[in-house]
Amino acid sequence: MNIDYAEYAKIFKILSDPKRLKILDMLSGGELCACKIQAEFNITQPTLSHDMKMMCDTGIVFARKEGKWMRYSLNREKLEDVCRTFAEVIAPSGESEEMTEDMVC
Amino acid sequence: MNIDYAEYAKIFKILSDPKRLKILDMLSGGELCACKIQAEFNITQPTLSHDMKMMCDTGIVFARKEGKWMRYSLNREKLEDVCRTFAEVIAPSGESEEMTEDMVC
DNA sequence: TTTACCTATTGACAAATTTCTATGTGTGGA
DNA sequence: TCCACACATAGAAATTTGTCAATAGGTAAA
Repeated sequence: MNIDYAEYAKIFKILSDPKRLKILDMLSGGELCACKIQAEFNITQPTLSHDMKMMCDTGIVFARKEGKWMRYSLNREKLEDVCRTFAEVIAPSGESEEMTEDMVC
Repeated sequence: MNIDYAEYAKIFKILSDPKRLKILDMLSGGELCACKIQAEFNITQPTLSHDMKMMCDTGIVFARKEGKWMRYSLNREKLEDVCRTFAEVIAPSGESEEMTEDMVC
Protein backbone atom coordinates (compact mmCIF):
# COMPACT_ATOMS: atom_id res chain seq x y z
CA MET A 1 0.00 0.00 0.00
CA ASN A 2 1.42 3.35 -0.98
CA ILE A 3 -0.62 6.24 0.28
CA ASP A 4 -0.18 9.86 -0.75
CA TYR A 5 -0.29 11.24 2.78
CA ALA A 6 -0.22 14.86 1.62
CA GLU A 7 -3.29 14.39 -0.54
CA TYR A 8 -5.36 12.85 2.23
CA ALA A 9 -4.01 15.28 4.83
CA LYS A 10 -5.43 18.08 2.70
CA ILE A 11 -8.86 16.48 2.80
CA PHE A 12 -8.70 15.85 6.54
CA LYS A 13 -7.88 19.53 6.95
CA ILE A 14 -11.28 20.28 5.47
CA LEU A 15 -12.85 17.98 8.02
CA SER A 16 -10.93 19.57 10.89
CA ASP A 17 -13.47 22.36 11.29
CA PRO A 18 -16.75 21.65 13.11
CA LYS A 19 -18.62 23.96 10.77
CA ARG A 20 -17.39 22.22 7.65
CA LEU A 21 -18.09 18.83 9.18
CA LYS A 22 -21.65 19.91 9.85
CA ILE A 23 -21.98 21.21 6.30
CA LEU A 24 -21.02 17.78 4.98
CA ASP A 25 -23.60 16.22 7.27
CA MET A 26 -26.22 18.63 5.97
CA LEU A 27 -25.30 17.80 2.39
CA SER A 28 -25.63 14.10 3.10
CA GLY A 29 -29.36 14.77 3.11
CA GLY A 30 -29.20 16.06 -0.45
CA GLU A 31 -28.23 19.05 -2.53
CA LEU A 32 -28.47 22.44 -0.82
CA CYS A 33 -27.97 26.02 -1.91
CA ALA A 34 -25.54 28.36 -0.19
CA CYS A 35 -28.19 30.45 1.51
CA LYS A 36 -29.78 27.40 3.17
CA ILE A 37 -26.41 26.37 4.50
CA GLN A 38 -25.49 29.81 5.73
CA ALA A 39 -28.77 30.08 7.64
CA GLU A 40 -27.54 27.30 9.95
CA PHE A 41 -24.43 29.18 11.01
CA ASN A 42 -23.40 32.46 12.51
CA ILE A 43 -20.99 33.41 9.75
CA THR A 44 -20.96 35.99 6.98
CA GLN A 45 -21.59 35.15 3.36
CA PRO A 46 -17.92 35.54 2.28
CA THR A 47 -16.85 33.14 5.00
CA LEU A 48 -19.21 30.46 3.75
CA SER A 49 -18.18 31.13 0.17
CA HIS A 50 -14.58 30.62 1.17
CA ASP A 51 -15.35 27.34 2.95
CA MET A 52 -17.37 26.00 0.04
CA LYS A 53 -14.55 26.84 -2.35
CA MET A 54 -12.12 24.84 -0.20
CA MET A 55 -14.43 21.86 -0.25
CA CYS A 56 -14.95 22.08 -4.00
CA ASP A 57 -11.22 22.52 -4.67
CA THR A 58 -10.36 19.30 -2.86
CA GLY A 59 -13.12 17.57 -4.80
CA ILE A 60 -15.24 16.34 -1.92
CA VAL A 61 -18.15 18.61 -2.85
CA PHE A 62 -19.75 19.40 -6.20
CA ALA A 63 -21.03 22.87 -7.08
CA ARG A 64 -23.71 23.61 -9.63
CA LYS A 65 -24.92 27.05 -10.60
CA GLU A 66 -28.64 27.45 -11.14
CA GLY A 67 -29.69 30.98 -11.94
CA LYS A 68 -28.63 33.17 -9.07
CA TRP A 69 -28.04 30.21 -6.80
CA MET A 70 -25.19 27.84 -6.19
CA ARG A 71 -26.26 24.34 -5.28
CA TYR A 72 -23.84 22.06 -3.47
CA SER A 73 -23.79 18.31 -3.12
CA LEU A 74 -21.45 15.60 -1.85
CA ASN A 75 -18.97 13.77 -4.03
CA ARG A 76 -19.70 10.46 -2.35
CA GLU A 77 -17.26 8.51 -4.49
CA LYS A 78 -14.40 10.69 -3.29
CA LEU A 79 -15.57 10.73 0.32
CA GLU A 80 -15.98 6.98 0.40
CA ASP A 81 -12.46 6.63 -0.96
CA VAL A 82 -11.21 8.78 1.91
CA CYS A 83 -13.10 6.60 4.35
CA ARG A 84 -11.69 3.39 2.87
CA THR A 85 -8.16 4.75 2.82
CA PHE A 86 -8.40 5.81 6.43
CA ALA A 87 -9.65 2.34 7.35
CA GLU A 88 -6.65 0.84 5.55
CA VAL A 89 -4.23 3.12 7.36
CA ILE A 90 -5.42 2.11 10.79
CA ALA A 91 -5.90 -1.56 9.98
CA PRO A 92 -3.18 -3.94 11.17
CA SER A 93 -0.60 -3.83 8.41
CA GLY A 94 0.43 -6.81 6.34
CA GLU A 95 3.49 -7.73 8.31
CA SER A 96 3.11 -9.67 11.52
CA GLU A 97 2.35 -7.62 14.57
CA GLU A 98 5.06 -9.50 16.41
CA MET A 99 8.02 -7.52 17.64
CA THR A 100 10.95 -7.77 15.30
CA GLU A 101 14.55 -6.88 16.01
CA ASP A 102 14.51 -3.54 14.24
CA MET A 103 11.42 -2.37 16.10
CA VAL A 104 13.17 -2.34 19.43
CA CYS A 105 15.52 0.45 20.48
CA MET B 1 -27.91 10.88 14.80
CA ASN B 2 -26.40 13.61 16.91
CA ILE B 3 -22.72 14.07 16.27
CA ASP B 4 -20.38 16.19 18.36
CA TYR B 5 -18.77 17.91 15.39
CA ALA B 6 -16.21 19.73 17.55
CA GLU B 7 -14.94 16.49 19.03
CA TYR B 8 -14.42 14.81 15.67
CA ALA B 9 -13.04 18.00 14.09
CA LYS B 10 -10.31 17.91 16.72
CA ILE B 11 -9.37 14.40 15.68
CA PHE B 12 -9.43 15.23 11.98
CA LYS B 13 -7.06 18.10 12.76
CA ILE B 14 -4.57 15.50 13.91
CA LEU B 15 -5.00 13.68 10.61
CA SER B 16 -4.59 16.88 8.61
CA ASP B 17 -0.80 16.65 8.66
CA PRO B 18 0.99 14.26 6.29
CA LYS B 19 3.61 13.51 8.91
CA ARG B 20 1.05 12.55 11.54
CA LEU B 21 -0.88 10.49 9.03
CA LYS B 22 2.27 8.59 8.20
CA ILE B 23 2.98 8.06 11.90
CA LEU B 24 -0.44 6.43 12.29
CA ASP B 25 0.31 4.23 9.31
CA MET B 26 3.62 3.23 10.88
CA LEU B 27 1.91 2.43 14.17
CA SER B 28 -0.61 0.24 12.37
CA GLY B 29 2.24 -2.23 12.05
CA GLY B 30 2.65 -2.39 15.81
CA GLU B 31 4.02 -0.51 18.79
CA LEU B 32 7.00 1.76 18.12
CA CYS B 33 9.27 3.91 20.25
CA ALA B 34 9.77 7.60 19.62
CA CYS B 35 13.28 7.26 18.23
CA LYS B 36 12.18 4.75 15.57
CA ILE B 37 9.45 7.12 14.49
CA GLN B 38 11.68 10.16 14.41
CA ALA B 39 14.21 8.36 12.25
CA GLU B 40 11.65 8.36 9.42
CA PHE B 41 11.28 12.13 9.38
CA ASN B 42 13.34 15.24 9.02
CA ILE B 43 12.18 16.85 12.25
CA THR B 44 13.73 17.58 15.62
CA GLN B 45 13.00 15.54 18.72
CA PRO B 46 10.83 18.25 20.37
CA THR B 47 8.70 18.49 17.24
CA LEU B 48 7.95 14.78 17.34
CA SER B 49 7.33 14.93 21.08
CA HIS B 50 4.79 17.68 20.46
CA ASP B 51 3.03 15.70 17.74
CA MET B 52 2.87 12.56 19.84
CA LYS B 53 1.42 14.52 22.74
CA MET B 54 -1.34 15.84 20.46
CA MET B 55 -2.19 12.34 19.36
CA CYS B 56 -2.21 10.98 22.89
CA ASP B 57 -4.30 13.89 24.17
CA THR B 58 -7.06 13.22 21.65
CA GLY B 59 -6.93 9.56 22.60
CA ILE B 60 -6.12 8.05 19.22
CA VAL B 61 -2.70 6.86 20.35
CA PHE B 62 -1.57 5.14 23.53
CA ALA B 63 1.77 5.90 25.20
CA ARG B 64 3.68 3.56 27.47
CA LYS B 65 6.92 4.32 29.22
CA GLU B 66 9.50 1.57 29.35
CA GLY B 67 12.74 2.58 30.97
CA LYS B 68 14.13 5.48 29.01
CA TRP B 69 11.84 4.86 26.09
CA MET B 70 8.30 5.84 25.20
CA ARG B 71 6.43 3.26 23.21
CA TYR B 72 3.44 4.31 21.17
CA SER B 73 0.57 2.30 19.75
CA LEU B 74 -2.77 2.88 18.08
CA ASN B 75 -6.05 3.11 19.96
CA ARG B 76 -7.89 1.13 17.33
CA GLU B 77 -11.22 1.26 19.12
CA LYS B 78 -11.17 5.05 19.01
CA LEU B 79 -9.91 5.22 15.44
CA GLU B 80 -12.51 2.78 14.23
CA ASP B 81 -15.16 4.88 15.91
CA VAL B 82 -13.91 7.91 13.98
CA CYS B 83 -14.05 5.90 10.78
CA ARG B 84 -17.59 4.71 11.45
CA THR B 85 -18.78 8.18 12.40
CA PHE B 86 -17.31 9.64 9.24
CA ALA B 87 -19.06 6.96 7.20
CA GLU B 88 -22.33 7.87 8.90
CA VAL B 89 -21.86 11.56 8.19
CA ILE B 90 -21.40 11.06 4.48
CA ALA B 91 -24.03 8.33 4.12
CA PRO B 92 -27.38 9.38 2.69
CA SER B 93 -29.30 10.61 5.71
CA GLY B 94 -32.51 9.06 6.95
CA GLU B 95 -34.89 11.46 5.28
CA SER B 96 -35.69 10.96 1.64
CA GLU B 97 -33.23 12.45 -0.78
CA GLU B 98 -36.13 13.96 -2.68
CA MET B 99 -36.28 17.70 -2.84
CA THR B 100 -38.62 19.13 -0.27
CA GLU B 101 -40.12 22.60 -0.17
CA ASP B 102 -37.76 23.99 2.44
CA MET B 103 -34.68 22.82 0.57
CA VAL B 104 -35.31 25.15 -2.35
CA CYS B 105 -34.49 28.83 -2.19
C1' DT C 1 -31.96 49.41 -18.63
C1' DT C 2 -32.12 49.67 -13.97
C1' DT C 3 -32.49 47.53 -9.72
C1' DA C 4 -32.36 43.87 -6.35
C1' DC C 5 -30.44 39.77 -5.14
C1' DC C 6 -27.02 35.84 -4.66
C1' DT C 7 -22.38 34.60 -4.71
C1' DA C 8 -17.18 35.42 -5.39
C1' DT C 9 -13.01 38.04 -4.65
C1' DT C 10 -9.85 41.18 -2.28
C1' DG C 11 -7.37 42.87 1.44
C1' DA C 12 -6.71 42.97 6.22
C1' DC C 13 -6.27 41.32 10.84
C1' DA C 14 -6.26 38.13 14.88
C1' DA C 15 -5.72 33.58 16.35
C1' DA C 16 -3.91 29.08 15.80
C1' DT C 17 -0.36 26.01 14.17
C1' DT C 18 4.24 24.40 13.08
C1' DT C 19 8.76 24.12 14.12
C1' DC C 20 12.91 25.49 16.06
C1' DT C 21 16.59 26.34 20.05
C1' DA C 22 17.46 26.06 24.72
C1' DT C 23 16.68 23.84 28.77
C1' DG C 24 14.55 20.62 32.22
C1' DT C 25 13.41 15.80 33.92
C1' DG C 26 13.96 11.07 34.65
C1' DT C 27 16.45 6.62 33.87
C1' DG C 28 20.22 3.32 33.64
C1' DG C 29 25.07 2.32 33.42
C1' DA C 30 29.99 3.39 34.62
C1' DT D 1 27.52 9.64 42.39
C1' DC D 2 28.09 11.27 37.86
C1' DC D 3 27.37 10.98 33.08
C1' DA D 4 24.96 9.91 28.83
C1' DC D 5 20.78 9.18 26.80
C1' DA D 6 15.60 9.54 25.73
C1' DC D 7 12.01 12.40 26.08
C1' DA D 8 9.27 16.69 27.78
C1' DT D 9 8.57 21.59 28.36
C1' DA D 10 9.15 26.61 27.56
C1' DG D 11 9.60 30.37 24.73
C1' DA D 12 9.96 32.44 20.27
C1' DA D 13 9.56 33.08 15.22
C1' DA D 14 7.38 32.10 10.82
C1' DT D 15 3.50 30.44 8.53
C1' DT D 16 -1.27 29.15 7.98
C1' DT D 17 -6.04 29.60 8.98
C1' DG D 18 -10.50 31.73 10.01
C1' DT D 19 -13.09 35.55 9.66
C1' DC D 20 -14.69 40.02 8.46
C1' DA D 21 -15.82 44.54 5.73
C1' DA D 22 -15.78 46.27 1.33
C1' DT D 23 -16.48 45.52 -3.25
C1' DA D 24 -17.02 43.14 -7.76
C1' DG D 25 -19.60 40.01 -10.97
C1' DG D 26 -23.53 37.80 -12.78
C1' DT D 27 -28.64 36.89 -13.08
C1' DA D 28 -33.55 37.80 -13.05
C1' DA D 29 -37.33 40.75 -12.65
C1' DA D 30 -39.41 45.27 -13.06
